[in-house]
Amino acid sequence: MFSKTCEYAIRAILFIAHKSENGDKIGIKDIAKGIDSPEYFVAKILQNLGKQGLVQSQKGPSGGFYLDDSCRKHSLADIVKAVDGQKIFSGCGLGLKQCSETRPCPIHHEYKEIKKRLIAMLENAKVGTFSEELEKNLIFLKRK
Amino acid sequence: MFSKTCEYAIRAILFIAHKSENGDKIGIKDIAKGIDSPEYFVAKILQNLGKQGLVQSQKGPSGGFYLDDSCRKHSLADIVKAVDGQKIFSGCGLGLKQCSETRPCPIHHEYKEIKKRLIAMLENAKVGTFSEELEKNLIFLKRK
DNA sequence: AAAATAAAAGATATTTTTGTCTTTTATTAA
DNA sequence: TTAATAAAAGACAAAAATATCTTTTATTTT
Ligand code: FES
Ligand code: FES
Repeated sequence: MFSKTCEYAIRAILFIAHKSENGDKIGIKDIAKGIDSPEYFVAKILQNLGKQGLVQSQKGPSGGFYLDDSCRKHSLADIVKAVDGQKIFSGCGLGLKQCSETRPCPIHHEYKEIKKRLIAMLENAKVGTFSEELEKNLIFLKRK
Repeated sequence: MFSKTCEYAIRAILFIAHKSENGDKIGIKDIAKGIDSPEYFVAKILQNLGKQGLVQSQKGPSGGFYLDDSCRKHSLADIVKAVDGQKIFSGCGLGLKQCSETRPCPIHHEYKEIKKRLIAMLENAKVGTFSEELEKNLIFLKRK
């Protein structure tokens, strides 16, 4: 559904949101370990998300990544759009050049409803709202 | 959602289902044109689907691709599984190594429901049931 | 001010996906 | 039975996604 890049992006942001809740900054190595992902690769991803204002960072000793309050209000949809673009929001499920109500593909009508739910889920899920569940180990960002 | 390969596969099969309803066989060039896809690439895809018994073909003059009755009963889910594997059926939406009810990722519970609907859609959609709508131009397999 | 730290930036490498071309094999029609 | 046809098979190419490494810049601590 999402690109690998996007999966890492979401998991990294949620990890940072959790770990930086108290004001701490969190380094790239910890992030990579915390979400079981290739360090240099998520570094690139976060660098890009930083430019788009979806994550904060600071260089130098005691530096690292963190989220300010406005970032915590962003939704997963914002991250997905920033990384994977509009495709899953407005694209055709069978890959036609555009999704169209008047010239629908065979799965259009059903897919439209599914897409609607998916989008609703992504827009309702705010980055800042997962910390408590992460803390209590009710949800997880990696397997091992 | 699906790989490009899978999108072409579904569109090609539905095109063949439609065009071969009357017993005709349909050549790869017509298929490629009919679904606006790269000819050699769909040829490879169909070759693979043929090995898996999801499409019939015949070599030589007046040969081409077609579907027998049992193939028309296959669902889109069968095609997706044959091409993209189990990932969208049982994988984790955030890319964790396995989806797990007891160690869920942050989107697990909502995603589970969405996935359920998606799977239901793919399993209910039988290859043979789209011909009439295609014939009447109520649904489409390409844009231009 | 100097040394240490950590992200940013940029270059490079690998793998996977997507796409193309050529040769071979099977089949049919003339 | 020969020539033409069309898919199968295999080799090759290009592009995109994923991953890694090195150098630079900013910042902090000593
Ligand atoms: S036209 Fe394919 S999903 Fe709308
Ligand atoms: S654990 Fe991620 S979708 Fe189930």
